[in-house]
Amino acid sequence: MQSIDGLENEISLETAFEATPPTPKRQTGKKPGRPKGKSSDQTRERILDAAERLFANEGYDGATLRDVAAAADVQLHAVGYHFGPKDILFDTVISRRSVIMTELRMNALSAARRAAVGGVVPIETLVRDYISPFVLSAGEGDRGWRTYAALMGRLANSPLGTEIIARHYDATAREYLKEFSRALPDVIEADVIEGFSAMVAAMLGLCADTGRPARLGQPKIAHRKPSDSLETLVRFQTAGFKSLGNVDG
Amino acid sequence: MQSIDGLENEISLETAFEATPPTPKRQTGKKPGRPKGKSSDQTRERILDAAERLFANEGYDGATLRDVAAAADVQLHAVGYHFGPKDILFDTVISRRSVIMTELRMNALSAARRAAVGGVVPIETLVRDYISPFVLSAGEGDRGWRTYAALMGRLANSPLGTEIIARHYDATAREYLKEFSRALPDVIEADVIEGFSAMVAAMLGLCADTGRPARLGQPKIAHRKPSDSLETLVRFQTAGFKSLGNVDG
DNA sequence: TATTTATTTGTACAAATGTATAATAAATTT
DNA sequence: AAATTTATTATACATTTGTACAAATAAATA
Repeated sequence: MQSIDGLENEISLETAFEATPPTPKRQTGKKPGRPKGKSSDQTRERILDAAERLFANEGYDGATLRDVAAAADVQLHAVGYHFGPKDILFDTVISRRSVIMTELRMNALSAARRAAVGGVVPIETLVRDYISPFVLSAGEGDRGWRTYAALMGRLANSPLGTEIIARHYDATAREYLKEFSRALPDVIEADVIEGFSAMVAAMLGLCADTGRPARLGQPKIAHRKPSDSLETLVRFQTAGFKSLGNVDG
Repeated sequence: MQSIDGLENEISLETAFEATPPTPKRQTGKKPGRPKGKSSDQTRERILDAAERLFANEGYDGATLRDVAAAADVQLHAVGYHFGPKDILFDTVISRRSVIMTELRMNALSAARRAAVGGVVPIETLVRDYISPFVLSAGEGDRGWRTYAALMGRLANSPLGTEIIARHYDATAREYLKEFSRALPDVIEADVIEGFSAMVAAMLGLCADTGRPARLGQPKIAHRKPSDSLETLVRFQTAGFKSLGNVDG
């Protein structure tokens, strides 16, 4: 099997095939194989955190799996191993927090419905219950929620984002829309939906925290407390909804 | 990428192995060199139109220069020849229409200032003058304006978009903000800016035309006339601004 | 204890991508 | 008329990128 043709050994197929094995560069600190103590859940969370941040900052195409792996301090293949293709990773990033957000909103809506007098939930309550879980999570929650809010804002008007949002958030939106229509019986559905869309857009724009408001204002403006922004937003959007009723507003 | 002539296209082993240098495949229909009649302005516009559409649909990183070239029916290098690197092409796409939008808005503001009684422009006028050029261009203009609106909506909450918007739209925004503050003297600047941001976000969300409103409503909902959407938006945002004044709204 | 599974490191690769170079020919200028 | 500029076709290339494969080893299971 082994031919003895001295010189050609340098570039023979044989060397080409077995050159890699002899390099035992295993002395690079970390060793392969299953690590000793930690469970893989921690690795998964680290990858999701890194992906969330990179997708928010660079976009779906701008964030590479290598960036994600490096930011999570794992090898490239760990990403694919845990989450499969890139689009699945992306969807996992979204759904990790969308389930929490959906539960908060639906719980608030259930409570509001129980407390409603005459079967009608006040508009301000609807606005607040939909907006505040997101705004407060983005404003006072941990850094992960802030990043998630930026990512959702970024997704808002893109085709990919529209598809993802539909899958994760449309069901809740429809429940709230039912109540809005009940509270605004003389407003056509198209207007209610347009108001709801305006509210969501403003909410996302606020939480995306792009820095534009600070840039448009006087330099001395300090960073606002999230609760102040929330109250302003609630008042603004509530008044907007109410104005849809009377034609001679 | 593939030439549309027939015969010489088949890849023989010969061509695969050694033929690439000597192949003078200049028989592919179009000939190199400066074309006969048309001016290059038409080519530039075609490239900008294609880039606008692809950036809107795929995003900055998702749209490739090859996609742009193919959509504009030009060779790859024509893109780089006319616009240089990718980021310059992107900025050119934005500025082509931002100068028009800015002029429309500033002209409207000048007229409103001249017509103002007591030096104060009504809030509804400010809202309408800022919003309507964009909404009407996106709704009733040619397809290019619709695409541009989708692109701007997509940019709204991204870091790249924030930088671009700052460069092309912040000056006008500041002029309008001055008037808003004058019309709302008892509202703190941070709230005025938050309201303005909400208005812009709603405007972009409406014009991005993602299809979400249609999906959230009853299937029978027909496509709205842009003028109807505009009136609803103006009323909604105007009421929002006005609500910022009285604390007991 | 032996075998299998889970999770990691390390490497490879084909396709895609931004950019650059060469060649060519019409238009413009000198 | 000659030289230069302009605008195009055609090709090349070094990186980047998503995905896959191979090897290694701790944990789990039989």
